[in-house]
Amino acid sequence: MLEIAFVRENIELVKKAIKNKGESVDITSLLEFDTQRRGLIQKRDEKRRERKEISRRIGELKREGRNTNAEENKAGKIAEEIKRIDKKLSEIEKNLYEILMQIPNVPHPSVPVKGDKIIIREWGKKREFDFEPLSYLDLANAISLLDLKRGVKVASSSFPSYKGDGARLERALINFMLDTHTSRGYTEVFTPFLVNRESMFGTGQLPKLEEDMYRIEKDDFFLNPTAEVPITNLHKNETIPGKKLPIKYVGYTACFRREAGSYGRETKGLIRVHQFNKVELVKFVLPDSSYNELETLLQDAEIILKLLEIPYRVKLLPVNDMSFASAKTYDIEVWAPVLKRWLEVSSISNFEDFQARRANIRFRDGKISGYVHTLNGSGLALPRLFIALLENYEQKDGSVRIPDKLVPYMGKEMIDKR
RNA sequence: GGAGGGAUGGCCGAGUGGACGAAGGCGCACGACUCGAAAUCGUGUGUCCGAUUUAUCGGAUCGGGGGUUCGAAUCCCUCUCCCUCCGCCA
Repeated sequence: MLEIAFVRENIELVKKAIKNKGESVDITSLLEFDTQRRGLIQKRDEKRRERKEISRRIGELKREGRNTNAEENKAGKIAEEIKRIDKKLSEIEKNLYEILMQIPNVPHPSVPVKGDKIIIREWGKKREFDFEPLSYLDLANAISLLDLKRGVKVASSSFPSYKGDGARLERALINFMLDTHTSRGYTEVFTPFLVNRESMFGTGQLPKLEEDMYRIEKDDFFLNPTAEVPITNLHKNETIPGKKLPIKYVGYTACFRREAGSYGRETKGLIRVHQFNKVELVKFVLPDSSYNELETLLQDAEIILKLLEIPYRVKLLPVNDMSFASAKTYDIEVWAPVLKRWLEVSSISNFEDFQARRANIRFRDGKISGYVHTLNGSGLALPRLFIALLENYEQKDGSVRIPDKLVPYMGKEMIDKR
């Protein structure tokens, strides 16, 4: 959420952000409501002041045992007027906030408006095969790492089920990533998989993306779509002492997405699924430092791929590809050499104070106070990492070599052909 | 699931219709004292909204929302959360 005063004072900037992010918001009405609101507040506060004064006098007179009918009459009329203004005001405010909520975050000046994504860097060497390689899916089927058909029986399609060394590899990757990040200064958290409406609102998934979320109607809970939601909301409605910042969390969660509107795309295999695992990095930082923290957050996610020796590239997203709440976003994509595709495994964003204002997360640093800046990024999402690992490490004989750094977690150096 | 008790400033805690934005204490900041520190004494100490000549002024704020009243921390309704006991339970 942006501040109404900011919108008022930066109309052109805000309009540009709305347009470039592909949103449509009625700014004219917003500004009209804003003017009306401020006028009504002034009127109401003046009336309240009058009432306060008379009520105080009534108290004094009563203590002296004197009649107060005339004063009570007058105060009653003022009270009625206040009630009338209040009613009008709350209508206006409701309208105003409804529109204000629809305004996306304003991008950082360094972000290009649209066009091709800018490739910041590419790491590692794309693999060339001297044999006929299997795609990750054929390979996983051949050596029974996945049991997608039976997963369908349990839930529905795109709820993958892992098996044997596949299940073990998934678990090994999660533990490897958690350990790597905690050894580099992140505090591990393990949070609920269900989140309430307020939390979804706080990080900006609602109201826009409600259709993409699984919802438990009876209790009005949502299934966690990304650990960004539970982890960021850990500090909802808090004022954090400046000396405790930055706060850096890493957490594993299962993630659930309905992927409404993407039927028929990527329905096979692991590329787009309704349930997946993810290790997430979340930072709460002082406003001054958030763009430096974005760069180090990116590096912290990249380190996983360097350690696993999987080629990847980093892209800066243009405004039209950025999420609603983000001010600047990098994507990390891994190279799947058999599919011959880049697959997104992480999206790393600085939200500045956009989420903090919604979730009411402040800081106080001596005399300076304000909203913290929040950042997050996957570190990393599992399914596509799983794909890239298989394709980058499959052997001619149909076995899969385990990357050196992952061996202690996997407990073996090879997943053998069966 | 049943019964009862709670929620007050950064923290603890008093306050059952008017002089209460809220006693007292702790903490914190500044000052005095001191060679320095501790102790002591003094002063100050939140947040939000609006106006502004940006020094200030007005309003709101006692878990959230609604109501009664000229006037609510205080009375009523409702929701949320916490605690205690009972029941159930991996």
